[in-house]
Amino acid sequence: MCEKENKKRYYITTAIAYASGKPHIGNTYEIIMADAIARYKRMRGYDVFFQTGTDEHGKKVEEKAKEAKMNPQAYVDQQTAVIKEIWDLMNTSYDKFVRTTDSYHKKQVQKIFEKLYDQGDIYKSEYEGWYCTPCESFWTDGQLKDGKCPDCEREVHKAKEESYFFRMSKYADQLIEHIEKHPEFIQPESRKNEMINNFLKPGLQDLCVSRTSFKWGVPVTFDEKHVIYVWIDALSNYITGLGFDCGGNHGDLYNKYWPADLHLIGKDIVRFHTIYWPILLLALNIPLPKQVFGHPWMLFGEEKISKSRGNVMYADDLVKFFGVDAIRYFVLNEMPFAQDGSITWQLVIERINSDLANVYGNLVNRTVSMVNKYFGGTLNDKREYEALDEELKQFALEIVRRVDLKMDGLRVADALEAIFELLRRCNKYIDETLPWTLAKDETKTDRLNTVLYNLLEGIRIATVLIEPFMPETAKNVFEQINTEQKSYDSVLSWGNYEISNKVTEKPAALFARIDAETKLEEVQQYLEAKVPKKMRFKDEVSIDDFAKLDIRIGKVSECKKHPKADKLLVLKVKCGTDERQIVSGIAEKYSPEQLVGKKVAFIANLAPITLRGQESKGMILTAEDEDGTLETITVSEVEDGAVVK
RNA sequence: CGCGAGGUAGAGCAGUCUGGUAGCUCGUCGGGCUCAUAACCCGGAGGUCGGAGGUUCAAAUCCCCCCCUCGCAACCA
Repeated sequence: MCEKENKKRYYITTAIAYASGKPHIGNTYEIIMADAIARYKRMRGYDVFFQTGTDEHGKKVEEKAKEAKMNPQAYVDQQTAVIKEIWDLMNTSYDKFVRTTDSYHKKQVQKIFEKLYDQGDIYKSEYEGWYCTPCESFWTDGQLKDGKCPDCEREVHKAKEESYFFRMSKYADQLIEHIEKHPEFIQPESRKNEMINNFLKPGLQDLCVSRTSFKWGVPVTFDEKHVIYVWIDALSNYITGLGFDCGGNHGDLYNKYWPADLHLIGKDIVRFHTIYWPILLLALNIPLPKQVFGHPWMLFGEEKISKSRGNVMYADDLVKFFGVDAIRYFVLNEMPFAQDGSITWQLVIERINSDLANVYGNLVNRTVSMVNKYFGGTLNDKREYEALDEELKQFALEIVRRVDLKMDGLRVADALEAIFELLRRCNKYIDETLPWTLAKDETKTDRLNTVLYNLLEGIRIATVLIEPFMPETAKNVFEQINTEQKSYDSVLSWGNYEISNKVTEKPAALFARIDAETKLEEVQQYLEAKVPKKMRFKDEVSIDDFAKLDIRIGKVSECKKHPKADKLLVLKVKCGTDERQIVSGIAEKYSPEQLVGKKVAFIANLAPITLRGQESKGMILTAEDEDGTLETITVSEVEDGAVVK
């Protein structure tokens, strides 16, 4: 196959998003970063294929769909639409959006499973293990602690569960060798050591690749009560999306783009992508991806973004206030290579003001204004050079090289930073050359002309470089300075701005400066107004169902901290003639002293259980609101032993 | 002793692998300039690089110990 297409190929993927909720800004960061890389590579002349998508199977989706009273397919259709909407809003240029419910994907997943089964890499086993009922977990002999559950230290019993297993260990040595021969395979490098030392060296367990505990998944063709678990289902998207065919009759995209150049994923799923996925590929005798980059996380200030903390930020809200490119810039700039980044509304405003408005926007604005003011919008080709110009030129060309180097190493934030160095250098050049002074001296007209040309050229080069990160802004600047010289090649040398072009007469601010106080207030109001959401209740129950519960009032006679758990309290509860011990997870709210003497509601006929070594017979009833404020249900008049109904 | 990450100017970070005048952005103070979005440019102040010890001519950087913070995990019947 010797097509004229000797363009270098570049296949980049993100992890596929789990279709069970709206992605927050931390999740959205990944696709933005992938997009910036994809756009950059395209600009560099690569033939890029950029794939993303959704993981739509699994127990959680099944449950969420049920909660929403929808069938799972309708549910994931809806969730995927939400995800796609955000990806599109952020202007991400993916070529393919794969869904694990797509029929071609499911078909190939089934074939892969069959093939691995046929060649003996997957086998069915009656998983003989030690089962801990309360933990719902299986343990091997080696994992047991003194013959008990390593998690809760309770008794375990032998149990069997039918499952399919993948012989991981068979390929472990091959994988270790690959990782060691290809130091760039796992990035950042610290993750590589983690994988080798923590998982590969100690020896791999066979991986459980099917489930019988839920239905919403790709069925195992030859054993319908099993569905294929996430590993084979979700990870395979990287090849099925390209038209991989297990029988060898691959689609063109697959032939063209596999192996992937980069799997961009979060640091939490590095293990799946650098161990399970490569082993799966080894078993299928398919080349491994060239690189897996486990990117850091976006934190809200100092803490993890999560719903329960109430600090969730969504891309669409951010965009509503600041625009797409400002948010793209923020997340790309604020995320270091290997360390978690941080976002707050305040930080976003500060970044926009100091970088986008002051440095970039203002530079474009003042330059275009001067070209209009002094030359009616069009420069001429009369030149008068000074040493300073050469310095600016060299600086710009050096930045072009540096950006490329940084992008090669996936140092996206550093690349952006370099571009801003160039913009800052241009601002400085204005102060060094004092165009307004030149304008006052008629003999300096050519010099002034040259200075302004250099500025337009500097802006042009910076803008070409910035386009992959902020496409809309770049478009805007190209229009304002009126240039068609937007290619990467055009920034490899200095002086490609078209001299006879006329800049826009009315330069418009790229980014308005934001008054932090006012804006933060607006944001606050907006977020508060958004909160009231519809109440959602559980499924209906009959009065008989309710009657099964024996809820009583009990008086707390003693209370102490759980010796082995910081969130638990151990209470003695008197209920008429009965007295019993109950463990409750309320230690963060109540001190033991606060509870003694209280008359609380509790479930009296709940099956007893041991929590971290303490027996618990019943459950204290508490109420917890959205803010996480928690309170026990207490009474004052009624005596203990009373029935609650 | 569960796992991991980190502690460098008021804030956020780079520098640590490959020891050798401690750097960047923001903020602050002073100055300059007036083309521009109260912006831009220059300069100053501000750091015993978490603590103790060791190696070395020399340690933010290498070795050992300790302290603190943050995630994750576990517990919340």
